[in-house]
Amino acid sequence: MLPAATRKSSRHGRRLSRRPNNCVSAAYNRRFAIFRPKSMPLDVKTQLTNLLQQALASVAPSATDTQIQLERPRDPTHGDFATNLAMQLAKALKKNPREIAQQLVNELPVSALVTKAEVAGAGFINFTLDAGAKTSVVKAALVEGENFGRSTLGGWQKVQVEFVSANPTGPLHVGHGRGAAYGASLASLLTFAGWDVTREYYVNDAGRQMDILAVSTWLRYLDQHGVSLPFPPNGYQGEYVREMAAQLKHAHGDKYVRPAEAVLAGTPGFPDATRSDDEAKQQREQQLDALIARGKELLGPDWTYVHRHALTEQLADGRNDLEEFGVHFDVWFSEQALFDTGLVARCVDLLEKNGHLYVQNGARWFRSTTFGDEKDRVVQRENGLYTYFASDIAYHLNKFERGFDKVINIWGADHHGYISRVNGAITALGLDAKKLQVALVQFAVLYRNGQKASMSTRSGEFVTLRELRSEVGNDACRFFYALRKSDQHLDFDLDLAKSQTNENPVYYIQYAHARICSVVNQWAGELATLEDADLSLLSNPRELTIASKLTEFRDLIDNAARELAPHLIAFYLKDLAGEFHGWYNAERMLVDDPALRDARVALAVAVRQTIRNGLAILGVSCPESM
RNA sequence: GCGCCCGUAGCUCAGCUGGAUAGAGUACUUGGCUACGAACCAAGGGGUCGGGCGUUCGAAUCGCUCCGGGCGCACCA
Repeated sequence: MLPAATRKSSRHGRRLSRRPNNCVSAAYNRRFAIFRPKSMPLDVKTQLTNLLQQALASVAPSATDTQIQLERPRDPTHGDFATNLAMQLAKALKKNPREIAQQLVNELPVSALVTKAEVAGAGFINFTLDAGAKTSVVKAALVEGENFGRSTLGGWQKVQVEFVSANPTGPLHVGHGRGAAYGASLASLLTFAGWDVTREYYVNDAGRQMDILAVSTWLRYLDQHGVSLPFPPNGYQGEYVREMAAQLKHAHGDKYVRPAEAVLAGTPGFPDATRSDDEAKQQREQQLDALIARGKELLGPDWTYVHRHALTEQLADGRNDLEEFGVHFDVWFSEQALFDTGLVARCVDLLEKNGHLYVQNGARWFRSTTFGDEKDRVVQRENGLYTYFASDIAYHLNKFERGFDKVINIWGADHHGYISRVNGAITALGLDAKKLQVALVQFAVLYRNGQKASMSTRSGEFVTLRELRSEVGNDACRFFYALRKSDQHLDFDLDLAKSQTNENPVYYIQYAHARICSVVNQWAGELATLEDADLSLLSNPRELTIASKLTEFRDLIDNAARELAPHLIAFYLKDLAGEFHGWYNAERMLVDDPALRDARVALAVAVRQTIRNGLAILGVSCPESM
């Protein structure tokens, strides 16, 4: 077993989590703490299902295990709910679906809930519900408040959501932003739907990329001391590297300065900059590795300092950026800790013992083809270094040993080829790979002036998440990301996002919220009294449509959680806001009749509550005025 | 070449576990502020759901195939 200290042993994790949470994440934690309701009311859909089951038992006793599907028809003339049960039964019973439907209707127990049940179309049964049943959701929303819509679907199972996990080698860019927004919304959604969620960031603080960042910083530092050296074209070019170099210079003067000749001693040198053939590329990488080796040799223990300085700066910068974006992590897990605690070595030994490894050409291979991978994979290179795959196996072993019922990895789409080997490794370790679910987030392609913008971190030409946030705003960013399915390619038109922020649908929803706040202020009553409002006065079609939309909210949460699809919430809220705006323009809420007035305000407040709960999951704020 | 994601209105995208006449935003045209916020609403035109075949009471949805786009196929991370 891995020591419980693993979490602590992440140096970064410990240091970072000691910092006081800022208000964003503190509020966030309160908002999404585990919630255990005493009892959940039987919702309308469940009640209807029960009625249908009884009818089914008398009409077709042989087919009582048929799954009853209830849907909400698009066309309002089709009632509030519809079922295709009769059509499903048609084949087995060898009867006309309409005939079966009629029998089901005849056998349907009498209930105050249903005012009309009729056969329609090819054999649908359409249900029209009692107005009181529909509007009861308004009171539920008022009473349950910020818990309205919560569900018990997850049964408080422990689930880990790992996301972002970007190499701390530079600022987060727009692509990371998408993973961050998706992961944070998903984590909130799962919490809301009854899971016990841990949000985790895997810090790739071991390995070559970090060395490249360190050497890039050091070379800029040398340059600032007048030591003239060619800067690696394949190093990190960004301005932030110069800034870190300047910090080193400011704090430590010329402590890390070495003569150019010493740095270059014995290195092959960079090929001509104009060459782009494979040989030249390979030579550039070799030269970069040689420079890293020279740095380690010339600086000795000070190399570690430079390395750690760069890591600490970039990690802190990323964390700060994410917190400002409303994206909070419970655990920052260090890859280096997996090596330090010996888990990687232990993991490889375990695989060895189970006979899943073999040696070829001096390297140790994992026989992943046994588990359906297209080829075997190296876990330990000829030079003795473990591959990233090896530490990733160890990381997953650790995840499983922490006792999660479910582990969700949110990866960039470019990692999809990685899934089968990780699944294979988990299985090889004797663990249940079905507990792992990988959600792939497709790339965000930025367009600027109608042209694709580069997103390479090394070249330094990228739009950072921070830039995007400051130009577009956090709310609009979060919502823009949430507005499409995560596995869908995203064309992010910067000019559009920046110049036409008023057209972003997030304002449409926030505006509905602000309007309601304004009405409530003018109504000037006591909110608690609304719970006793006579909701039977809500009788016009718009009001009943809104009430029925509110009823959908619970189902929506469950569905979105099952599908790992927070974007469904964004679309739902857009619809709800639309229904509200239509009603608002057609009817006056603050009418003279106090009973009707209160009923309408109650409905408006229920809408407001639903918007709040939905936007909270998406990490979007709800201003009272705009 | 193999694998994964995708193709829906001019553009950006929804479409839940197959359901009834395929939706929204935007753009375009027209109308609505002496009533609670016009960042809003109402109305209109706009479609071979990439093509084809199949599965069935029923297909944008499932299967096969072709066309087109993205990504991946390291002793990199």
